[in-house]
Amino acid sequence: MNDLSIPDLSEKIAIPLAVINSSQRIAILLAIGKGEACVCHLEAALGWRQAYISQHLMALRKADILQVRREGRYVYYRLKNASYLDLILDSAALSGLSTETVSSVINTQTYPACGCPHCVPAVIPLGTLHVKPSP
Amino acid sequence: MNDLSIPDLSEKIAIPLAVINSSQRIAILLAIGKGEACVCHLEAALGWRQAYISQHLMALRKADILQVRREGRYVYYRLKNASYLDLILDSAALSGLSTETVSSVINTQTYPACGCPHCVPAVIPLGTLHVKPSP
DNA sequence: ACTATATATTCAGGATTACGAATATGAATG
DNA sequence: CATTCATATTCGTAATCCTGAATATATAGT
Repeated sequence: MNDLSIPDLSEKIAIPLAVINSSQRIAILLAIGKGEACVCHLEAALGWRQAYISQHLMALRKADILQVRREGRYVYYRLKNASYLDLILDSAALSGLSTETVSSVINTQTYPACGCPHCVPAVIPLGTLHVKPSP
Repeated sequence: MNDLSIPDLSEKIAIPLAVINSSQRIAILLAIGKGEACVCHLEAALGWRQAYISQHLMALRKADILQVRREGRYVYYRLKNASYLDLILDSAALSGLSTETVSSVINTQTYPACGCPHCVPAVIPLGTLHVKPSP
């Protein structure tokens, strides 16, 4: 029985909350959801500059809550622990947002504006089909 | 169906998290727990200066997550919504603390060092009992 | 090797926040 | 009504964080 004082305990408790405490970081975690996302995907989903997103990703990686996987030139991010989404959902509930509203956004899978293999899995450019080229 | 963008949603979600995101505020909420606490109680429980505690209480009140009740010279604080404790427990779990560890601290009720009527409900000073005074 | 694309890093200014010191308010008690 | 005890507020500064600009790295294709 480790008799921690309330302030000591609270300091530990605050760590995960501190990482999440930023609407930008929450947005990134929601956009990643339970799946994977590359940076270009996040650019499309959030409408932010790439460098800006990378900075936040760096913070999340530093806090050890994201897993990174490289595949060719793409880098895919995934939550190490899906419980962070629960934390976010709890907070959403406290600000009066229904779980539905939030999870509908979590489940967004593909973005036409994102060109990564995940979003455009098997696009066959029209030109490569044997169609008569317009003159 | 209000089609909020992820960034817009996230901004709303971040509000409760922002209030909680401070080990000091977490400590105060834990010390209050599901019951009530006066400032002197929090002083005893946390070992901080009174003015410092009051500042944080002000922030929590401003964020509308605390209820205030005056009783004589004492002011008692109570959580408006106990779900904030759930949020804290979730975060505790994410940093590897058992729910038990945390809730054992939440339930702390009285502090000998705190002189408020809640902590020392019915102390009868020895001198007032009709006992022969020592010479 | 050179180029293009995807992602990462560094840095600096501005805004926000934490915390302490000092002080004010407000209720109760003599 | 003056004093005491409980709590609240104001203010200044140091520290932190957000965010943008510029730039670097790393991989793929030519």
